[in-house]
Amino acid sequence: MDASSTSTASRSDWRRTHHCGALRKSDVGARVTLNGWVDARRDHGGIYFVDLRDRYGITQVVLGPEQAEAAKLGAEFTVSVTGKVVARDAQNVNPERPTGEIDVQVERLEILSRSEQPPFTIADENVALETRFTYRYLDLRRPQMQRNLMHRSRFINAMRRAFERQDFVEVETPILTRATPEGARDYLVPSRVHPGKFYALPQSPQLFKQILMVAGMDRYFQVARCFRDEDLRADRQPEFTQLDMEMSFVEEEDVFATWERVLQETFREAMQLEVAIPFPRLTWKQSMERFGNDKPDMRFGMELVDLAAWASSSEFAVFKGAIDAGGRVMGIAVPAAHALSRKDIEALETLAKGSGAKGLAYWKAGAAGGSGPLARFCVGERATLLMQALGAAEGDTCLFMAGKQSLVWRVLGELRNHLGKRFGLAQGAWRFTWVTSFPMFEFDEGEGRWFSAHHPFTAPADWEMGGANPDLASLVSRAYDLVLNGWELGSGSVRIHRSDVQQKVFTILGIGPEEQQKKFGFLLEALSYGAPPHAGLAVGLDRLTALSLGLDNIRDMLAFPKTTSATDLMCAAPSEVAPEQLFEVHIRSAVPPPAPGA
RNA sequence: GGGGACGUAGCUCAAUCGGUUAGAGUACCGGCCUGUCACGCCGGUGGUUGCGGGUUCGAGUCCCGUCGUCCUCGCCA
Repeated sequence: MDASSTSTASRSDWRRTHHCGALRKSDVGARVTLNGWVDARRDHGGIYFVDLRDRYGITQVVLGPEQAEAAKLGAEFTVSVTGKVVARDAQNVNPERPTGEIDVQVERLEILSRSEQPPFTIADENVALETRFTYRYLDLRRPQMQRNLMHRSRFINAMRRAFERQDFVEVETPILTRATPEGARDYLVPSRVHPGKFYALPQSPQLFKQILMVAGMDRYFQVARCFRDEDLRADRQPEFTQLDMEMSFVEEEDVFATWERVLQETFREAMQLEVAIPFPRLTWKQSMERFGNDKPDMRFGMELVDLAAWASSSEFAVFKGAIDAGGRVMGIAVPAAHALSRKDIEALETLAKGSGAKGLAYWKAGAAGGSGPLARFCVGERATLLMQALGAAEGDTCLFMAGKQSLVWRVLGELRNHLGKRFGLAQGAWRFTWVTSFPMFEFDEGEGRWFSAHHPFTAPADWEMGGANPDLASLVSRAYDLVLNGWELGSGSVRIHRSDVQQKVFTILGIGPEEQQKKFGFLLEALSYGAPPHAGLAVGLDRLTALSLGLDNIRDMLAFPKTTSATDLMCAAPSEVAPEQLFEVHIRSAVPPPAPGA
């Protein structure tokens, strides 16, 4: 009879004395008990080697012919073993493992829990996401995934301590809150008590944290779960976590300094990495001009250069025409060291066309006129002038884009990022950057109205907002982004603490006085009772922790992520609910019931 | 909502131009093996080719639809 499969002997004698990553040569001779999962079993006919795995590591345990149960052990069985720690002979040491100098010679084996044949081998790195998500509890047994979750825990806790050292108070804000008219689509929760009314899950704790400032909390932070019902991406989940913070009686630089300290201390504590501070500051305009986008990858050069002067005196009709039409002509010089093949340039052209460009002009720089399609417009001093304007050296490959400013920025920005990856320049460093002074409003052609570039609570650079008849497109806000290596990590702003300015912004956004009172009355009223000037920032922790491990997908930093269609394959959410449940919350489904027999 | 890639054994993949009984590795089962370390050797089981329809003498392969996963555009104040 298999007595070992039942735990009747004693309630406590199976419990571990060490975990599976603990034992070393210095423990030889000790009698120990280990608990863990069977990672692999090697049956040599009379002697069995079992790799026992837990969160801490793998220890090889050795069983002899007297342990008949050893032959019955399968992958992922949960077992308890008791035995003596023995040294391995020199030729049997496994240098790949910290525990590789010892074995545990098993005297007692107990199966705590059996396992069906697992759908995949835990050690197998190459398993379809669908399978991994369905059996996430097995997927999470992998050392890699456990490393990710442990790293995230260490990282976030280090951040918490860093904020507390700077006198920040962690305050929790509601998950059940009210829907907001602006921004992302809300997740709604029907109210049982109030028929026909709904809570919304917060897209961010924005208004609560501002109200905490009005309340005099002075410095607030929170590890906050946020919800947005929008389509997913590799770096976007419908629920995500932010390190959200807000502080009173401050301006931009105070927020920047706070975060620089927090990030420096966090990287030091959690990763033993030194992050250089202060981070460079760029205005939005500077970022667009130099890098073509508002989240610049600062790890390499090849910056955009304005060529208006050269282009307007050029005989090249495309360039001259672009300038005359009020557009831009810009270029980037790719150093000769990064030789671009004909094929490379074709790939770049395809990329440019994919982004809306009509074509891609290029020129191999040379004082004698160079070569490439643009060479015939680089006769005589025109060549040297162009090289000077571009900061290009002999032999550099120069790429040009002419047209509408937004197009020129976007295309050259994408080409630059592509080249950075192509030449392996976009790696290996932590280049944080502040991007400031974003536009206040953006006009949506489709809806025919103005939207906040950041959010409606962002302060304008000028409290008077250009007077009675402002040019909305040129108004600058006090919004800022934290950027790391080409990723937008977080964004924030100095907030509006004046009720009159807040009302004016709402009005510009097309929210009339009545709607303002109905939806934001509590905010406007709060601002009327002595609101301190305040500012804050929220950083996406899924992205930051993923980036800090070099992962390009945030799912590997989440214990239970959702698929691209926002489902949880493990627990099969979302799901239908019983009709009674709907009735209770006063909901009737508009979706027809499945056809009979379907 | 649009575009693209993929879907074949428990897992990872193969299968020529539409043509024999859909194969391999691994896992699993059985046998052998006392120093392996994702042990090795021998043998075996395992398939509604996601699902539904169509074209064809014949469909894993072609067509239509549908479901699912991933990437991406829109979207994400």
